[in-house]
Amino acid sequence: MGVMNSFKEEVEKAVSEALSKMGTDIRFDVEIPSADAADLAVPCFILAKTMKRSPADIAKELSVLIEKKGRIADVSALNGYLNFTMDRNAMMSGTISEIMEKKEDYGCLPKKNKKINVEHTSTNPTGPIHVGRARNPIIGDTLARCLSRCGYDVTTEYYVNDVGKQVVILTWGINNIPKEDVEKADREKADHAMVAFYRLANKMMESQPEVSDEISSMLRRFENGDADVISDVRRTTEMMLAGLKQTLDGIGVSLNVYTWESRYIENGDAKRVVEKLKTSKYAGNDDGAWSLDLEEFGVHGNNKKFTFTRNDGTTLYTTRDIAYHLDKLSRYDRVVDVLGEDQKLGSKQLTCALEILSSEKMPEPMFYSFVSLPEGKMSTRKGVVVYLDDLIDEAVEYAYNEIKQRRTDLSEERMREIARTVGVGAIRYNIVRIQPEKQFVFKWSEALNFDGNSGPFLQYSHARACSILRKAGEFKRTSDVSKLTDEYEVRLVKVLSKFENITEQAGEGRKIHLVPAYGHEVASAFNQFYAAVPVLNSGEARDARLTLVECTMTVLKSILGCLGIGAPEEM
RNA sequence: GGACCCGUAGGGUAGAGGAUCAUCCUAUCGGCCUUCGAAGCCGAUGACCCGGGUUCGAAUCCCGGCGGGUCCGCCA
Repeated sequence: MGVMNSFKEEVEKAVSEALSKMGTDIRFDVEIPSADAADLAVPCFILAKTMKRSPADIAKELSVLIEKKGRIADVSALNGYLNFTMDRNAMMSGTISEIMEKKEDYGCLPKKNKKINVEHTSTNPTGPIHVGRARNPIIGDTLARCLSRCGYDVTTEYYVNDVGKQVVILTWGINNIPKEDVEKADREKADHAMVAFYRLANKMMESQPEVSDEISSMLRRFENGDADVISDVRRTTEMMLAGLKQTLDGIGVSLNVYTWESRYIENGDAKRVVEKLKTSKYAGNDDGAWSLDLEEFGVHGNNKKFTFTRNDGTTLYTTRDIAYHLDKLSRYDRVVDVLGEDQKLGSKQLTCALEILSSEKMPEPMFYSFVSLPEGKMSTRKGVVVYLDDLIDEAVEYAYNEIKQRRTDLSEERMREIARTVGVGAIRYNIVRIQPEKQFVFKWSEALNFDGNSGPFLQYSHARACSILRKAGEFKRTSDVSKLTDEYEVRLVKVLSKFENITEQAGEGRKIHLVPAYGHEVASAFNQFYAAVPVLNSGEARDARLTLVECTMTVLKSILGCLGIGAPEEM
């Protein structure tokens, strides 16, 4: 347990003992105060009502009853709060020795022996990933990393939609359109090369009835289980997916499991779901098409009708999604779906269906709002689009130029390597710093921001710490903090001590945007310390300060790791 | 028409009942490189969409507007 958490327990114990002396066992909160007045605080407002006394009074009496002992260095009452200050020496040496001991595992929670699955990205394999969709892999991958630090065994999973009209159109285009007819793609990558066929096939389908007929017949054969068509579609989907994987790899995202939608048709799971749902009391039939009435589940209006078969008995995407989720839920203790906000209703309906099928576990959805461009909504068709591949190239190029301006001592190869790390860091940070539910307007100036609240800011601070340590050579690591008396040193250590709390909130509380914010806080506190206090030429304090620099470097490295961002030792 | 989400300085963003400073970044203005990396540090300016209500106390909760996003297929 972290130093701060064990101090919290100590405070809780002291307060409840004092309260029982006052003749009550009322519940209370212990919080980290927003004001800088204390390390922990107990707001006495909620106690006031039942105790029928003023908050200030209660705080005052408690502050007298509680002894200053152990790590409690000070208790005081102010404005209805009971404030606690932790013994500075205990806080600082506790934090530093814990970081030295655990290294990059510092800030992690104990192993839970629980398997959790994070499904993310799952974008339709019909074209390249654009910035509008990039939020999904970045949020999903970051959440997975946070959960892993929270002690879960994490698996990431991509659900590949290789069933349905879209992929059939793509396949028809690849098989029937001559290469010469298609606009040449800007890139050699499979996804960029193939999407041109998809676009043209869509156009031809609209204007040429015979094409439309061909595609319809292909779709029918697909749904009747025609092995040739299915394997054809599977092949094109795999080619496309290979391109998408390359892009994801470019931003440091790789998934553990790829599950193909067609599997649930092949193995009969989807059919079994249909049969079971038909027997439920919520099921009804219109002209052969089956649906559920979800009125009782709080779904109203047009939304309450949830259709799960066509009138020819074939399954729908949503039906297969139920089968998929039953499968996933059987494989893991917990299941998280990272979804665009357009999936909210679908997700609700899925939950209802699972309840009807008396599933014990439910998927936990995490929604994000869409990214648009200053010109408006992103649309591949209208050409209002920024591809993730282009964003990566731009960011890496921009980073390269920044490095070239500053460094003359690095090899071309090394500069390219660092540029990649810095450019990708800027992209990931820029996206994950914003609460997922907020709308996001993509701006180049923000995506390529390397100052202040940015990925490169954290990387820079990390590189700076590494540089100091390089110059220092050997030194004696110590948790003796008696030499660390400067206010910037105290503040820096205090910031470092919060890591475990942040990890928990980010993972369990699904607030991953706290991680970049915390990273900025650490880097900022370090830079202030750096500006105010000499390290290498600091006489007796040298070892203690170098130890602090090393601890900060370790924490920054962990935070960057949690964000899926590289931690360069120079840049 | 119905449902859900979001409105915080010029731009972005944190805070999700509480402490006479509402966080941080950016932009703007002014300082700091012959000490360890200036992608940095210090200072200044500037904000809770509107109207009601609940409360000792509201940026935060409730109701009603206004503005933006999303959904309401026998599509995926």
